[in-house]
Amino acid sequence: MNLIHYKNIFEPELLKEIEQQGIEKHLNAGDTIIDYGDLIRHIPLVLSGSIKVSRMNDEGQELFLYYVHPNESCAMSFSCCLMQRKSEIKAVAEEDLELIMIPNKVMDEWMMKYASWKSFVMLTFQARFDELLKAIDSIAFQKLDERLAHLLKEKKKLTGSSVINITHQQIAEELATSRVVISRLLKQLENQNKLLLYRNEIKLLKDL
DNA sequence: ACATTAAGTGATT
DNA sequence: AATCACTTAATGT
Repeated sequence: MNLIHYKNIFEPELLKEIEQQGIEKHLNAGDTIIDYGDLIRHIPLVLSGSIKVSRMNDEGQELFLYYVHPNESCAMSFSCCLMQRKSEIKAVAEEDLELIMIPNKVMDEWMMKYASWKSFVMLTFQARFDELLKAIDSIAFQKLDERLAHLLKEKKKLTGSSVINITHQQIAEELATSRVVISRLLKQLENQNKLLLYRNEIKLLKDL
């Protein structure tokens, strides 16, 4: 079990427990980890790769919420686990994934037993909360250009490459807007020398 | 060469 | 920012 990411956050005894109780899993890009209505029995700790978390609105449209990167866990899974609620989100492997599944009963125990676990949970919540606040800001003030820039940076971080293979249509769906709008915003960014546009491909330049 | 799909653009609300 | 209607460009068969 490759726990290097967590070596500095968790105390040694907790790391040992993770080795014992955690179930290591490998998933391929595109695999669904959790679907709407699923009961959450485990907390995922991401070792490598990343998870895309999204939610469905009333019209059945999917809305992207956030990514879970290595060194992180999913805030929704904490709350669902603690409250014994069904999942309101869907989690899909964005890339090939290595993760450790922590059964929810031990997670309860650890909350009491390990200070480092508790603060990890709190930090996960805090980070997500901050992000949601920012997201609400940009939606409320209709700054679609900011949301687009954010998405592109995220994709870059995710793939480790400044070349992104995606169509304008796909971006539009992720941001719940129309293709025309995305095309125009991208064109603007291109004119500002922040990226280059090709068919099915966007190349990010350094100063985005 | 033709059809299909992605992307660009002006006008309108 | 969204929608329409249309054009242009790239790609597959």
